[in-house]
Amino acid sequence: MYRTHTCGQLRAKHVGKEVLLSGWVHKHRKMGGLIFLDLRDRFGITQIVIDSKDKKIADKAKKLKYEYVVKISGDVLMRDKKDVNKNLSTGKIEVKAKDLEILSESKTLPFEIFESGKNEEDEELRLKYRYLELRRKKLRDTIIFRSEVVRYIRQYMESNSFIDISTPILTVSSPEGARDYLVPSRLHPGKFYALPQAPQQYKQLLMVAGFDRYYQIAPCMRDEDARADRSPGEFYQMDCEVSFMDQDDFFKLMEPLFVELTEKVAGKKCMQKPFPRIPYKEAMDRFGSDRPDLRYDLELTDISKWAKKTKFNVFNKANCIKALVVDRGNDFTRKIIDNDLCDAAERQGAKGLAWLKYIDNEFEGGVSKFFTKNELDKLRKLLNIEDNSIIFFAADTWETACLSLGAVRAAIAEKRELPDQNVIAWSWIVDFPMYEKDEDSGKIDFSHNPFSMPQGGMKSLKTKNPLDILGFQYDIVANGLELSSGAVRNKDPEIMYKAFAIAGYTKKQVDDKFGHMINAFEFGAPPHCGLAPGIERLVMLLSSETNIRSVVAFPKNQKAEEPMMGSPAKVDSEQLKELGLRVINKKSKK
RNA sequence: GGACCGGUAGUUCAACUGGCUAGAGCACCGCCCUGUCACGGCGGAAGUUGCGGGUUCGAGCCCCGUCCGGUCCGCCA
Repeated sequence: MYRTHTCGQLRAKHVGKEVLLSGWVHKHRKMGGLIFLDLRDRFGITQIVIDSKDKKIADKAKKLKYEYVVKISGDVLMRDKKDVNKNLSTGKIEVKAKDLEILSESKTLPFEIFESGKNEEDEELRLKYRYLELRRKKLRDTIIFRSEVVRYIRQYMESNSFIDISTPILTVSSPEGARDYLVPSRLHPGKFYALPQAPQQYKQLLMVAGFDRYYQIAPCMRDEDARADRSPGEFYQMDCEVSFMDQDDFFKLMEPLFVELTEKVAGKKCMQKPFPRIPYKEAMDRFGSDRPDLRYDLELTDISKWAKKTKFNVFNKANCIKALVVDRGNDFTRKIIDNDLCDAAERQGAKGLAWLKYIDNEFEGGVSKFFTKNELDKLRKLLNIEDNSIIFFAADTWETACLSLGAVRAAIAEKRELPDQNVIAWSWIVDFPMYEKDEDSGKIDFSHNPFSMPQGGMKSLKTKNPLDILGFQYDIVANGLELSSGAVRNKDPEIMYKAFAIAGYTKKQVDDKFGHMINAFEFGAPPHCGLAPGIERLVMLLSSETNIRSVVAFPKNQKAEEPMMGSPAKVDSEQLKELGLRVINKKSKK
């Protein structure tokens, strides 16, 4: 027997009991006559006292080092009032050791387990010894929190009659979307499975099969590069799909889940209920992003009309000119504008960031000299500029103007710490355009999911300019994070062929790629729609983490390597031979 | 594929404008300590400053190259 209680369990009511505890030596304080141990497991810490006069255990106790695993039997004692540790849930008691057994020793650690300060070790080191970092309270609590989030999701979905169905892991490579991870087939040399990027097609086929409401905590694999909020390689989605619901019905069904996760599981506040629904174009126009952070204002204004009338060359040449007015303009030094804000704008494709200030009722600095007094006066009225303001301008295509000034908006908010960490501002971004034009080739292509139902159906496809056609396509967004895309699916083969034709696909090409889907839709396909929020992003949002790796137990680094196990790795030639594969040196190929 | 930032004992950091025998906390080793809880005290060991080259009387610091890591762009329907 190893334990009667966990290290986080004992309280005043246990005083007088004889207990058995096992755990790790979190800290030791060897005082000569007395030895204190902080014994730790995932439930907490209990202080053990050892009397050095007790020869039987004192010799063993003196050998103890950090992270040894020990089993201790002893009596639960009440601590003196002055000795109570208020930081520990077990702080009113301690265990006086009667016997001690070392179950496992530990080498000197590459880093310490108890968090002593703000300093973080190099991430590569922490990933290599991830099992040690997982012993730390902060990471352990996040991983436990993730488990609570997933448990709550399952309860919610099950109680709303969703059925959990596992879809294949070994599936087929899909032409559009992300780069696939391929798995060679031994029985079919030269052929490959692909790991699913998402169970998109399977879940639609489940709707055709009549499973009405499906969900799954689904692993998704994509061979794309990492970001702070995007795992390289693999991640999980709460994938779901429902039949016989339109977009509004579906939002009403799903919204309470996100509200409850926010309020009950994370203990945070929802900014607005029900969640606002913002058309894509409006989100871009007002906030300069299709995933705006709505916890603060700072809205953009279109001033193209005013700008075109001025003689300022930069404004005259651009399609669209947007402005952002920010108070306390004196806060913005040249250094902040040039380094931080201009950078943010340029990263979104802007060629620069124009600005001017309105201080002591005078326009000054930046581009102010390019405008007449009269023009500036009109601008002041147009934008309602108050004293001590700074005005930023973006002049470019509509999209670049919005996105670059949106990036400036976000950078200012971050600098001023405007977002409230205890609030989650959820919203649905709706009415995404079906198509977009590639700026270089001029080709029309799907802007998002080709399986979405166009608004207005066949009539829109036949009569409208493709770039004006909106889809029943939506994102759920919170605090500037895109949790998921979703859509009402296109289940009508005729509309599907037409939608693909607009993007330049022939009927044969569609049949070759998606014939199985079209086939299925010809046997009675119910109207259906769905959503697939990323679990990692959801947990990040709910726990205010900013790096996706801190909510994953064994994450991959930016190069999609896992330093602890050493993946990816070479395989021996026998394995390759069996699969009919040969590795070609990439450099010598040239 | 591209841009930017970083790399100094096991670890977290320091070392001003190029002057150094590269320091400090924690961890590690030894001794002392009966109420600690970031215990304390005394002593000790620990470094090819990522790697290679250059400039210089002298390089952790400047220059060139390279490797590694991170952030961002491309990419991710």
